[in-house]
Amino acid sequence: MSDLKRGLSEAVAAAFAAAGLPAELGRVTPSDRPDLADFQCNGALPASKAAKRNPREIAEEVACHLAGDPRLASVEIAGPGFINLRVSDAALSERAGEIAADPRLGAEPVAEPRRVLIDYGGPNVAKPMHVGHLRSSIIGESLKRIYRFRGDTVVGDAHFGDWGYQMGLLIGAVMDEDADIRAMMEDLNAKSDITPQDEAATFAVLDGKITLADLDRLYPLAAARGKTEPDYRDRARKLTAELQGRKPGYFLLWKHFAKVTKVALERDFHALGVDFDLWKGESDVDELIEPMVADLEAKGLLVDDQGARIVHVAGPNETKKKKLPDGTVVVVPSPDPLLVVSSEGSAMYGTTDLATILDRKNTFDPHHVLYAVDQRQADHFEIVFRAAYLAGYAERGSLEHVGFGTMNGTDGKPFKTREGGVLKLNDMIVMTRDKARERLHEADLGSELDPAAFEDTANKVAVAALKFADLQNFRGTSYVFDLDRFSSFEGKTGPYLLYQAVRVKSVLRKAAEAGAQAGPIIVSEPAERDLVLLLDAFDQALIDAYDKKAPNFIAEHAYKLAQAFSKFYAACPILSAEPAVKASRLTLAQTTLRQLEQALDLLGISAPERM
RNA sequence: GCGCCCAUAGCUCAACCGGAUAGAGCAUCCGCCUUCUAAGCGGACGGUUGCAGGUUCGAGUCCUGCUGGGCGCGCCA
Repeated sequence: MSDLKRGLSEAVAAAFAAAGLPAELGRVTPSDRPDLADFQCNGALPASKAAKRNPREIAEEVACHLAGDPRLASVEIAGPGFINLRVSDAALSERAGEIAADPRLGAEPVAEPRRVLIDYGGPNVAKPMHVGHLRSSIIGESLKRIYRFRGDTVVGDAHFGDWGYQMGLLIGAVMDEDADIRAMMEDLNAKSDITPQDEAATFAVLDGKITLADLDRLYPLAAARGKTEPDYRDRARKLTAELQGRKPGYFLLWKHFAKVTKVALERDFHALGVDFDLWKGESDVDELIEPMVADLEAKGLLVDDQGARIVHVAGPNETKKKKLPDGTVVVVPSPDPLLVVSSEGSAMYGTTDLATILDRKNTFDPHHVLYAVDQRQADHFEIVFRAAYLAGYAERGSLEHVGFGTMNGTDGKPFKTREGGVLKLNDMIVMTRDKARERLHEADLGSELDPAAFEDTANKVAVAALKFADLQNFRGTSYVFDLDRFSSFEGKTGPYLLYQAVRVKSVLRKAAEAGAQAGPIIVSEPAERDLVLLLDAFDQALIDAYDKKAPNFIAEHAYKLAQAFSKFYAACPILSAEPAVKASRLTLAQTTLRQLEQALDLLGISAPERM
């Protein structure tokens, strides 16, 4: 079973071949001119160049070979040599029936399923998630669902940033602020063995003293001091190295940081309908780092440089000019080398990333790893990937950075609240939910629902608004985050999609109450034709989204499908139609709903029963 | 200084190996609820695709240069 586009491509390819021309010219696409055709093939234009013949003449010849195809209502040549195809109502009816009977709603699985790992590029421990984290969560989640739906085995890993310099900064800041904790740390660090009782006692104290709000308050101050005060920075680096060396007190303090952070993260992710298969972090590969460094050394990749140890990843002819602080310009390798061990002996961001690649090879052994991380880290990933390939930790080309743009405010600059701070993700979710309730009341929707169901609907509307606003944009470009616009709920929005889904559900409920039976789909009206053509286009949207790692193709399809349904809904009465037509339209409505909900699910959005 | 990305309607965004008349939503204006949920549907208005060249039968799409904007450039992650 294949979609109309693919089926027709095969027929047109055969027609090109029959005319003595390359079969690959027979590629059929949806028509740019719906007034003239359903599908088109432009192959005669490039063919004319190679064959040195008039393109219209070629198109005519190809059209002759297509003449007997029962699926085609018409084949016409237009313009310089476009082959315009119109599909017969019978063929559309048949295809609609196939989709209706298909649990996968007309979407083909991949030929060879792969093991794919999606790295969400980690929120950092000790920092609450802010709007900037929205994108990696929802893009990563959507990609995971898209890949899974096409048949791959997919694992999503949160990959927390929990093992670097920021932990050293925080340990120092907390001890500076609280002398009791400092004393406790010194006491614990002096011990050679930590008992479970020590651990429990330590956590009992820390639980009452250090909250996420404290960490959130201390971290920016510490980070700022680290930038301007070399002594402060050096101490933080030393503390980082000591933490990584498992100094007992610091290690327990770090565990506490991780714990309070995770509670908040789980709440935020849960509210967004995002879940991870693995809650791993940088710290999980800590014990792999030492043997990995030894391995890199044994492979001759590791070299000393200014007290640090690095891996050169640039090829022999890859250089760039670089201006030194003193103004002289030198030629250096490009990309920059990977810094593996700092002069303090600490593992760096790239070190843990590299070790994580090795860890995944040893455990999940993925064919493909996608990093759903901000575009700004493109250079970093290029360096890490090259190092991984050089060291043999991953198959060349198997690692891919799926970068996305930043989320800006209406002023075009990175998003900030009115007070100039970062908007916490949780606050944003709460705001959007409030807005959803307000809008539901305004439109007098959901008034018959009980409070719990109403709350559930408001939450679904809020999540749909946020996610669709993000996912309708191509991930690579930055976009403007405008809460007022997103929560207006009109036009091309998540709530519009939910509204259409709910309308279908309502009709189907009424049909069931009246005992109406669904039956074979018989396409005749223009609105029915358009709806079936869209149902048929699902597979291509899925392929585009999969190949380009771009959920916006699914978002676009879902929107067009909802729109086509809304037109069908306005033009073609269902319940009042005569029995055969009613049966057909019920199946069509049912199938549309199923595909729409499937597409929404791939975006991480779910529709309520009523609103 | 070097490198990467971006520039499309008043605003926010699309556009399938280069193809016909560059599409949506918002905003503005007009029309449609005694019929299945009007958060809807129909229509109008809105464009020299940043600028200048080039390749091509054909360029928003490819190449070169320029202008404007964003981001990155080993001991943060």
